[in-house]
Amino acid sequence: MGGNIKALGESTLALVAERFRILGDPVRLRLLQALAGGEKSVMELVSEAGTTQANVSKHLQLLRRAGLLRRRKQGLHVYYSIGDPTVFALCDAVCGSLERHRKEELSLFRKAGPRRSSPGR
Amino acid sequence: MGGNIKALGESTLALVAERFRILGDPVRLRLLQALAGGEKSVMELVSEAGTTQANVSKHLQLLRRAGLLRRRKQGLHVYYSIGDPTVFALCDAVCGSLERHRKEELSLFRKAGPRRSSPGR
DNA sequence: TGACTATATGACCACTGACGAATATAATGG
DNA sequence: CCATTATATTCGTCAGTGGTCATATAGTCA
Repeated sequence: MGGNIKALGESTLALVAERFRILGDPVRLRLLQALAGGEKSVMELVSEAGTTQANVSKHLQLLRRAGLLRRRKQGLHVYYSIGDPTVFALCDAVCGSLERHRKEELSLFRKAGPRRSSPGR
Repeated sequence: MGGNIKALGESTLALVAERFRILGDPVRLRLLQALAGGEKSVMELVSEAGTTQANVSKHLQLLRRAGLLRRRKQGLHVYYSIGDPTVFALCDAVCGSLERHRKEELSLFRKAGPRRSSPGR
């Protein structure tokens, strides 16, 4: 009885997982966030990301190879921009989910009633 | 939804990243997918996930702690179910994005035309 | 040409996380 | 009680990844 649950093939699943994994890093999210308003040079991104230039550069390569960023070279500068606006929808969805979860926790809290002293230990 | 990525602070960003990271694993995605149709026992999930029971159990804990799964214990069995249907919307969005990207690549391919001898590498 | 700047890359280390094997815990039945 | 079954957890290992430092590459200007 092999429960055939494979709506998504193995390889597709791996691709989806990879994209999620790429988004699963605060620095990369911060870079995407910084680029939400439009393209920026690596310099600017470095100053906003709060880490070294080498590190920023590597994260940018990763995002680019994943198709999430586009690259434009002009003189000495390299400008990166969002290559797949989907990411913002994803982030919004996650934010909404987290928000909802937080509220649920709070209401569960009230439902359960104050167990002993206040939780703010 | 209240959450443009521009407005995210450090801690929120970390939370979002964590959620993405949790979704960034093929086994976990497969578990979520297996639960799309309704709750299942760990046994069933093990047989569908193609890995060991210990491994499945650990992934389930992770998903549960993240609020993505719910747990119901009944006798010897433990039944897990989706606790946050948002994940499917996320997966769909990623799939759509990947699909689009694939098509773009193809059309770019045609635009660029067949390269001359040995573009390999 | 050589100096200077912006960006990318390689070497290396530390840490994390996935995995399997063994074991622990919990519930049920004899 | 003990045995059995289902699930969770601990432990050790191993691959992968993020970080930094140093260096390489590329473009500009004098």
